[in-house]
Amino acid sequence: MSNNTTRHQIVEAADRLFYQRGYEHTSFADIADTVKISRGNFYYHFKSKDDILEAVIDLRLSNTKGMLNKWEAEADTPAERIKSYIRILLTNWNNIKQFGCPVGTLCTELAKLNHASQEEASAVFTVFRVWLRDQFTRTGHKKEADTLALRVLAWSQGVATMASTFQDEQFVRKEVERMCCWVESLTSDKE
Amino acid sequence: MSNNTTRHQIVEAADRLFYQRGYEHTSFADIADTVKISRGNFYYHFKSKDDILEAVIDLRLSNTKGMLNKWEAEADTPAERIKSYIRILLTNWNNIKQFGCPVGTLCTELAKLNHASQEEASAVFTVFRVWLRDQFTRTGHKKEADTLALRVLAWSQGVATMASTFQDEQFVRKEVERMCCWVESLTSDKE
DNA sequence: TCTCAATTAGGACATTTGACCTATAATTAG
DNA sequence: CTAATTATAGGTCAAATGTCCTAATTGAGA
Repeated sequence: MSNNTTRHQIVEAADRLFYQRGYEHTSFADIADTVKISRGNFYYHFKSKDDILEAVIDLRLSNTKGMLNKWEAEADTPAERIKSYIRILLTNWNNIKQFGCPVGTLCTELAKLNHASQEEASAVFTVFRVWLRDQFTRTGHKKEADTLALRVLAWSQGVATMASTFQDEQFVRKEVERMCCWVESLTSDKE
Repeated sequence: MSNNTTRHQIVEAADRLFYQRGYEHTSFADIADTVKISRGNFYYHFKSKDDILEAVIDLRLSNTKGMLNKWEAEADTPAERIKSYIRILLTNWNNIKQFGCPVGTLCTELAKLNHASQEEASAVFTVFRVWLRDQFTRTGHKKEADTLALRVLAWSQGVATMASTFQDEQFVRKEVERMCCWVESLTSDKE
């Protein structure tokens, strides 16, 4: 599968638009305009809008796994890897301040729509969760690993929501710092 | 202003529907069906959908202030008052697990729509923030009061998002407990 | 009882949206 | 080169949506 196929372009455009405008508020025309294909065309590639959503979620799952693998390779210790996750808040700040967390906001929207792909969407969170759990396990926190993972997710979700509401980068910096210190304090005596 | 006016019924129905289905995904027909009035009727009361949103936000602002006043009267110490806020996660759990936090999810949605009422919506958060700041100030944390207030908001936002994504009540209970302990530890030596 | 303003009902309308269809172009296989 | 498959364009359609308009109903005061 090349990455220049029309299908792939549709999914990438939908990915971006679903994130920036929300799923419901993104129309076929929006996607068609972005990809510069005719409206009717993507009924050749996808049989419905829900179908595109599924493809977008699959793309996100795959991108997420790729990113985690990269962190796994680049960082030497579990603590550093967890910090890689925490720091997305800063590296992706320009997007987050405008559109929030891509994972969290999609899950929230689908919940309100009572959409069939709710579980698929939350699977992206699960990928992060399992990966973070693994990192915590390796630091010796076997029993609480899952709770700690969930805590990191919740923490960054909350910071993202508040930061984007108030457009407060300073708050994000402070909280990221605190979270990193917390991770350090949890893991400093083990390895 | 009576609370039985058609106008008030419209606002209350819209309040609930905007929360449960989202602003964009709630149609005039939905509201009309709920209130059992004709579609055309609320153009007598409101000149547009945005107009209804403003009224809904005003209602939420007013309800929020009422709730804070109640907590102010019922709890004796600032710490207990802060805990009242934290415990909404549990007292309102049935709604939160389905629809998330009403304040946070609206702010997030309006941000993506780039809607004119974004700031009005975030004002609801500000009401909580100022109130929490006051409580922290009274415990002696003058300088960090605002940061602590923002931290409480972020914390509960994150827990709400993750809990509703994974439908995990146990996690909420644990986190609420932790947050309350944290508040206690911050305030135990002052008053 | 009559009047007039406030309120409500319900239809009309232009637009948008997701979906479908058919004709044509491009590409590949034999 | 030809046939067949793949891909794209663009039109059409029904349903839904926000908005507007006008006629009917209500109710209080003169």
